[in-house]
Amino acid sequence: MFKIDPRSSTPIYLQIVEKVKENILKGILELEEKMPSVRELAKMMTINPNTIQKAYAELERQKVIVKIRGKGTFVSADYNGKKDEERMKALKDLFKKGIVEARYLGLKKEEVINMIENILEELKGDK
Amino acid sequence: MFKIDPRSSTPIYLQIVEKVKENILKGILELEEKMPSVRELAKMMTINPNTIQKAYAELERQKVIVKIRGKGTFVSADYNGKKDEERMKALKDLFKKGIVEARYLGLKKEEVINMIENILEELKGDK
DNA sequence: TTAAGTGTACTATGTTAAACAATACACTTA
DNA sequence: TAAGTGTATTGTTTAACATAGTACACTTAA
Repeated sequence: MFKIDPRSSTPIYLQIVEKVKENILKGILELEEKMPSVRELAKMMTINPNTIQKAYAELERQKVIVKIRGKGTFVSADYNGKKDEERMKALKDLFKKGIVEARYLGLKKEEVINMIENILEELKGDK
Repeated sequence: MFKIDPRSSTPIYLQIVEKVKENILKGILELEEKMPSVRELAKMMTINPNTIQKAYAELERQKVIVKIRGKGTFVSADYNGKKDEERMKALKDLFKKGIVEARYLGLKKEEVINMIENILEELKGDK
């Protein structure tokens, strides 16, 4: 279902969170679509159900998915466009980290912008 | 010396690594300049010397600084522009994560590009 | 009504990284 | 020689992560 890097320092459950959000933007996961159940996804990925649950909990906290007890988990119909201050600050920090690294890798401004635009394209279609 | 967020999930030593690289790019730390000693910086930041040492070790591994036993630690004269494959991949993943988050925050393509350009400007001068 | 499948909650265990603490050693310089 | 460098080692504590196992309330379909 989702490719996980077990050697990564970012926890499995957060890797899942990222992949889900990415796939929704790409259209691979449709809005309102039913997600695999906790146990099902755990079996598919050979990962502990508790870890999946933690990922789903975080995704619900971010309003990316909606969980309905007894029925299942669904991709949230609308992602809210609130420009949360804290998250904006965190986003800027993340980009800054990336740009510092880019400079140390010898990338020029245009190359950075190019990379960003490529990723923006990737996330457009793909359905 | 460097502002650290103790509540952040990224380890202190990595926060220091980022800040040092950022300050070098900004010109706040000059090339060839002598860095504070491990013990000195530890005292300034009220942080364990081992943590500083870990940060310096990582910075040296990245060839950002050079350490000379008995003399001190210095900002490396040249940052190498090798486009290391692994680091490039990691960089792209980092940016992707940021862009996914940006989309969920309701930012449009132009707004993302703007944010990137602002950060690039920040890192230009500042000396 | 029942059985199977949902999300949820809880306790427990092992692993790992991070941070701290304390000490000692080799080297350089004043 | 003394003070200041980086370096190395050992140990302890804490917290996050992932796993394991069990149990409960709810929904749906047979």
